[in-house]
Amino acid sequence: MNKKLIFMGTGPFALTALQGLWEHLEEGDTLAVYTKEAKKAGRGMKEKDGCVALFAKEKELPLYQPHSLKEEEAKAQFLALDADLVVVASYGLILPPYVIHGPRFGCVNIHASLLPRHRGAAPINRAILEGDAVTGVTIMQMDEGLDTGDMLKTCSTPIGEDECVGELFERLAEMGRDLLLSLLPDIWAKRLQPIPQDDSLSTYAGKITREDQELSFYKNTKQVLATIRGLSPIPCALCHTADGQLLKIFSATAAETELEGVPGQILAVKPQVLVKTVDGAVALGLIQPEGKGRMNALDAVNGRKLNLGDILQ
RNA sequence: CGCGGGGUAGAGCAGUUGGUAGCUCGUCGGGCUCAUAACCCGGAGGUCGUGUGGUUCAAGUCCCACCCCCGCAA
Repeated sequence: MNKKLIFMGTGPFALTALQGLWEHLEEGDTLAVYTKEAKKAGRGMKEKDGCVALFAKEKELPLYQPHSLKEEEAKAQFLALDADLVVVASYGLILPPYVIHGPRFGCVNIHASLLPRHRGAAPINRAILEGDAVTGVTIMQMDEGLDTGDMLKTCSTPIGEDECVGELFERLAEMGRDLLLSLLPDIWAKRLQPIPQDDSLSTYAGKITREDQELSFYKNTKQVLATIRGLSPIPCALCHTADGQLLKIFSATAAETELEGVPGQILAVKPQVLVKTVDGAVALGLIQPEGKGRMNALDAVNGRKLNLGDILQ
């Protein structure tokens, strides 16, 4: 039986899954791709294709980028594809009922958390930000709610002590891809036992806001480090130097010190740049002053971007 | 034509009203020290993003064009 697949996704997490799907496409199967429309972005505000769109174009897959799936035109287009299964991975658009219930095998979603924990847009960041020891990916049969569908299978992984979201993101993307591919035969055979989510245990992992990015040193070392790791390298933790310049912080480690100061104060610059927290200090690793490239904290000191005694906030 | 910062020794920066380049760190050599990531002395290392461009007696420093990097905002 030839199958008609549709993939819906946007961004690197989705791309990993799409690549896997494409590579394992069986003879005769078709694969169409939906991704968010190219939007004006970046310096100069030029329209730029996302990585999923680029991949689809490169492989000459049918590509659809509706502004919204709720429009009649998008609906007609979708129905005309007569899909057997829709695979969704961080698409970014709400799926109307006709999409969810239209395909013969419905829509399955790859979600980067162990549902029902961290439903929503930023599950990977939130898992680290909240100090979770374990996270994972879930393949679920979508329903009309936000990440509330029945789970088909999960796969978990421990979060490393020093792991930042960049590393975890990549790992989960691969796990999600592999889990989906391994499940595909069972999905076609309808052999899977859907497991309802326990709504009472659900948490919501909302999109990372600017406020989430603001780093406060009026927290303990563990929380400060979790914030930095949970946001690095994208979108990254932010604070401000003594002269009000934006300072991005990509990495830091816990440090022991006897020096005293107010939270955020630079206690030492040699051999490490130590910043006071509520219960200790952190040694800054890779940072980036406004308008500059990424550099080691010590380089920033040499270039006088940071000075002993300055207070970061 | 969204707003803005920047491209100067291996790294991070300074260079005022134009007169062929300095600082911190690193690096190499030497010294001090029980010792050192500390201190002292000395050295190497730069066609100042590109244009065999313009202005000038003279440009890193002014003008023009182009390339590249980055912050904001979306």
